[in-house]
Amino acid sequence: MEFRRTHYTSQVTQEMDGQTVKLAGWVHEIRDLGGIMFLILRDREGMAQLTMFKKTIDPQVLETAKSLSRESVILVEGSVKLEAKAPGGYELVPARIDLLNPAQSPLPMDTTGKVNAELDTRLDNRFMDVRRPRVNAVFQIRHHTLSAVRNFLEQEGFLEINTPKVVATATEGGTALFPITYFDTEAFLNQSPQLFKQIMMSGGMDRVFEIGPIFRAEEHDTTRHLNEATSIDIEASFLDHEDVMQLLENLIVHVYESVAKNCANSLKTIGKELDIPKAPFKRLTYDEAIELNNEHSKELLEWGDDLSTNAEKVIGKVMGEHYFIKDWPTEIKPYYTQPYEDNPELTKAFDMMHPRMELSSGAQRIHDHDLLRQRIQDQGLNPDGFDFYLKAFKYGIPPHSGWGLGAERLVMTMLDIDNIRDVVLFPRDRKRVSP
RNA sequence: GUCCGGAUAGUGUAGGGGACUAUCAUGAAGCCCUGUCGAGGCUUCGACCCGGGUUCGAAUCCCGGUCCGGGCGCCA
Repeated sequence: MEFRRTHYTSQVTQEMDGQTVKLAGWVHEIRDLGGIMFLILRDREGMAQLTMFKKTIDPQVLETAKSLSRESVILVEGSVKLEAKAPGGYELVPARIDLLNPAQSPLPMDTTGKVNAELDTRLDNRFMDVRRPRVNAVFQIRHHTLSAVRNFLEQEGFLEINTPKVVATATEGGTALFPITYFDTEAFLNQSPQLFKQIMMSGGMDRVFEIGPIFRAEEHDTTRHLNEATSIDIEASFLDHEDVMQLLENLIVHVYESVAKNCANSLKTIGKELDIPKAPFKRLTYDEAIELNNEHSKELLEWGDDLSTNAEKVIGKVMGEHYFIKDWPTEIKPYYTQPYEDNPELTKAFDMMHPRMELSSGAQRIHDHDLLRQRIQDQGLNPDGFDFYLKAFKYGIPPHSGWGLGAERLVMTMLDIDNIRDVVLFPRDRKRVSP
């Protein structure tokens, strides 16, 4: 059976009046008005209306059309007809409709937007949920977001790398890891590419990035955490933390601009107008952030405290746009962040914040082997487990800096989406491992 | 983990001791209809999470369980 299309619905235009095209997709809706029948065909890029006058249409075509269930997959061959009354100014007069695969009835959920479905129902039936134009639009934008990230970083001289997701040791002390069985030894799912991207600074790759999964076995249960997330990670030699902060804010602006430019239809579908942020983002020191919180919040923070969810919200509200918090206390940042030479109480670490939540954190890293080893020890970790990592610092590693940026958080804050699960096809949280 | 809230046709909902033979929408099946675009009209179909209890009577109240949602916590 022939099942190749010649066009997506979005590629059919009024200028093609009279031309024959083949469209393939799903039966979105059927509206039978008696003497005239409309069938809406939907594909990834949009919809097209088939119009059949029962008196003049091929009886074979009419019979097929009448027998179709919603969401069945069809191939339609027809001629484009200019018609002011049709949505988009044209319609298709089918000469042939082939049913490629019927859909059972009833459907597990509505695809037309007439009836809501709960998140749980939607995720259980994600294949059908993604057929909904709104959801499809989100994932088209997610694609363009990652594509814009790659373009930007490549332009800045970054090489894309892939680091292992199965690892022998924790990247850092605190975060809980998922243990797995690896032949006869214990192994874990990696929580961050941090150590490996740093090792590649010693490898002389100079500027690297990775877009990949990270795993955290934390039992969190919020609308902004996942146990499997996508991290956009960079590491760059011969740059300090201020340099990579600049890179980060420029990247964010570039992503927003690219999405605004390339995803006009998707944005329209979800009803979102992008506010493109302006670089440079405001910079707050950690001290200023604490002060700001204590000015505006009832929950007071002391120097040395990490920012609570409430503090993030309070400060975010005051700032109102993307901003950085920098110069964090050494004691609450990971062992590999570089302390200021003239004030070791503070590190060259930063967080990049959206008013709603943290998007990224980064720093200049320690490149001195002995100091790094000492810091690992100071944080109560056993340096022996880090031999594979520390070794790379003994034979010439440049000063370097980097950051990790949460891809899901970037998309959800950009599009004003409440729940992080809405920007992941198959989210993994404490309650869900399937589908 | 914790504090709230919830579970009713395929989907989304109303109903908070008797008027429930359970509301509405969507859907499915059938009929009418030549410009629909959430088409419209008529007919039909389809549901009270599980287990105990209270009561003459439970979808409704109580206890236990399971599952779900939101907030917080956890998240170097």
